[in-house]
Amino acid sequence: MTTVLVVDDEPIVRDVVVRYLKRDGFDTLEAADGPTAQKLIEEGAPELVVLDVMLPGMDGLALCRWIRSRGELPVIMLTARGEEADRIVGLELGADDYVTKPFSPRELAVRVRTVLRRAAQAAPPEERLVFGALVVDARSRDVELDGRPLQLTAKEFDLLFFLASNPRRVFSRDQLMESVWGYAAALDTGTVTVHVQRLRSKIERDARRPRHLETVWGVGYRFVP
Amino acid sequence: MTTVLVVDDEPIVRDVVVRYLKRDGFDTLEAADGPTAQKLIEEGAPELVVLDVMLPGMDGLALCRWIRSRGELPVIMLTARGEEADRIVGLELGADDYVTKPFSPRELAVRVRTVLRRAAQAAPPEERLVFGALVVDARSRDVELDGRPLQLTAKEFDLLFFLASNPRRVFSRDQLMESVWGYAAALDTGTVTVHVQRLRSKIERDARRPRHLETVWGVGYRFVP
DNA sequence: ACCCGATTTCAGAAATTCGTAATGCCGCCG
DNA sequence: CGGCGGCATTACGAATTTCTGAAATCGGGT
Repeated sequence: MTTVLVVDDEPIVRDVVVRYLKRDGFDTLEAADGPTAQKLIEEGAPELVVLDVMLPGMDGLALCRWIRSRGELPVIMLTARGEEADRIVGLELGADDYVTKPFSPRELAVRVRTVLRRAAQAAPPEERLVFGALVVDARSRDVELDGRPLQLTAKEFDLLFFLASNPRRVFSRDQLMESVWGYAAALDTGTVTVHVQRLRSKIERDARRPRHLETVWGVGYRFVP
Repeated sequence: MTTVLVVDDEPIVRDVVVRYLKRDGFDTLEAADGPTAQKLIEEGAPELVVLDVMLPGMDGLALCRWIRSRGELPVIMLTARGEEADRIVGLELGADDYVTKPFSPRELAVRVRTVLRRAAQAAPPEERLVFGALVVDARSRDVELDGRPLQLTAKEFDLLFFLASNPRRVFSRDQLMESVWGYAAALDTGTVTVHVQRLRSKIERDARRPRHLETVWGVGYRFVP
């Protein structure tokens, strides 16, 4: 399921947008301000952000820069006037698209789809991830720690590679089940737990105090570079 | 410093693309038409060309053919929205990638990086592979171990040569079926297994504990130098 | 048509991994 | 500080995957 984060300080606007996106089959997250948005991006792992330029506190432009600086998360901006739109998309910010207010929610939903499709084909899957002493190579499917090869099983590697491909993002056990195992078995969460433990015993120097594979209490796990 | 030539007749598009590339640390050249582009390619020695399909005078396809005919210069094509034919033609002409309009400049910058990286490490196919005591010669199609010739069958050689041409990379049985045998996605993966065993019995000193032809459990096989 | 090696198919054995459950532990909250 | 719920850890049987040897089929050459 694709998750979209909607950031706008006006509850009415959020509500309309969210309702339309849900009708189109998206999961949604909502934030009224920058800090909340940042938190949701790190923990909720949205695939796209719809972002109002005008926000109280940290404004939309700053938030967009922050998003841009931390990875490949696509952004659609909501702008007040058409004149600045070109700059927003093309230059300073690197937003992937924009919609000028007032807009029809229908149009926004279409843009969301377009941008996601584009982002999917634009994402060049990284084939060799390096985090200090830890190296994960997708082509040869082997993992090195301090230059020494580690023996991971297929599932262990898939799990590690998925988490490491999305550093710092938190995934629930259900999400991991779906992304790594391929099916959504909402009931069986223990399997994920055991695999994370096994992974830790191999890639962590001290499995009791993990450096890379962090537990986020009550939520799930994440990989920290 | 890496130089990229941007060819598009619309100044605004050029400008946006150029600024983005510069921000990403590239040098840039600009051309609005084919003849100018040719001149800049010969005099400015760019490492990559971003090329709009639609150009006044000499069109993008012709220019791409010309570039392709004169060397190894990578090309990324800009194509109109949704024109499947253009994509195919572009790639058949030897373009290394394409981006459909409208695109986000960020997406283009990502592609530029990807294509350059790919081009940098693209090595011409070797005729003669040497891994210590093991020598695989593509021309004569024979294999030596410790200086002694081995008698491999046709399929055995094809399989070994394919794996040895991509050292350390893991291939599933399906992939091997497609790459070595030629037919796609046959359900019969057992054939691959048997051939790997036979190869081992010939090129490995101890087939029980292979040194070169490793099994990657749950995934496939790989060749290790 | 026949022969012979190469290739594919097949079934049972062997090896490895995966999922589950049971138990103990730790962090969070009142 | 004590209870509770989520997490860590262990162990083991089931399920998957690979190996092996032999039999069946294919295909080129004579």
